[in-house]
Amino acid sequence: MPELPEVETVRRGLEPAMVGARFTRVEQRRPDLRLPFPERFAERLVGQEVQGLGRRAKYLLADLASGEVLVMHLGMSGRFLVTQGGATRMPGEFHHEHGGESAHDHVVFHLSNGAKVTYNDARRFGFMDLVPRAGIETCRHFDGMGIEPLGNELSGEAVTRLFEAKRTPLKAALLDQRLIAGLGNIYVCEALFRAGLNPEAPAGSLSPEKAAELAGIIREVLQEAVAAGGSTLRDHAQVDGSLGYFQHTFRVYDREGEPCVTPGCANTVARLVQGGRSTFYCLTCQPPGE
DNA sequence: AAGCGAACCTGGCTGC
DNA sequence: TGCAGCCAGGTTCGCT
Repeated sequence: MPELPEVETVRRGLEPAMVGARFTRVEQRRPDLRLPFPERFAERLVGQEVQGLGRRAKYLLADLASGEVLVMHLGMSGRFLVTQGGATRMPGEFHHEHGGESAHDHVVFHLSNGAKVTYNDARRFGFMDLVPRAGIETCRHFDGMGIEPLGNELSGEAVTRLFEAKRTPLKAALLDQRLIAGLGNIYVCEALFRAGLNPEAPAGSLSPEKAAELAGIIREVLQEAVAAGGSTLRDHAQVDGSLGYFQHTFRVYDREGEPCVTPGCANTVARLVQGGRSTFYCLTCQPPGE
C-alpha cells in the first residue's frame, strides 16, 4: 500500500506505539524479505529505545538509542498492524481480519508499553535494515535519492532543473526516485491530470510556468492524500486496521473507461502502458503537445 | 547515458 | 468448479 501518503499515514499510526518505548522482544520469522535482514537483527533491537520515527520518501526511519536507525520499506504489499499485547482488545472494537495471525506476518515487534507491532507483507518486496544514523544519507538506501516532495526543495525551479533536457516522458520522470522521491503510480497519474499535462510529453519540454504549476499540484495532491489517511486499494492503510479514503477522490487512477470528471469534458479516462506500468489519463484534458 | 523490459513474489479477479 | 492469464501501491538489474 505504499506511496508517500500511505507511508506517512503508517508513520503517524506507529508513532504513539513506538516512540519512547523499548523493544522487549523481536520475532523475525524468515531470513529475508526483498533483502536479507541485517546480521543479528533482533538482538540489535531488543533493549533499544525508539527515540523518534521519521520518514524519507517511502522509507520509515526509527531512531534507536544505540545510534542505529531501523530503516523500513513496505514494497508493494507491506503493512503494519498495531495491537495491544496479550488478548487485550477494547470493548466493542471492530475485529478486523488482520487482528489474527497471518501466514505473511514476517516480523513482530513487542514493545515495553505493551504494544505489539506486526509487519505483514504477502509479496515480500519490502525490507528492513539497520544503518548508523551518522552518514545515513550516503548509505545504500538514500545515496542519490531525489528531493522530498513535501519539503522546501520542491519548487518550479527545482522541477525545471531536474527535468531539463530530459526526453524521457513526464510519467517516467516523476516516478524516478532519483529526481523527486516519494511519488508512485497513483499520485503521478493524479498530479499529471490535475496539471493538464500529457504523460508522454518529454520531461524537458515543460515551460517554467507549467513546472511551477506541477510542483504546486504535486504538493497539493500529496497533502490531500495524507489528510485522507492515504489510499486503500487492497487492504487497510492504517495501523489500527481502518481504511484510508483518498481512493474515493481519484480522478483518473484505476478509472479506465469511466467519464472524465472535468466539467463539460465528454471524454473517458484512458489507460496506456509506460515502462510496464499503467498510466490513467484523459486525452482531452491532457493533450499531447502542451 | 538513457531507456526499456524483466525480475523479484503472492494473491485476487476475469473470463473461458 | 477449475484453471490460465493478467494485473497490482516498488525497486533494481541487465541489456540495448
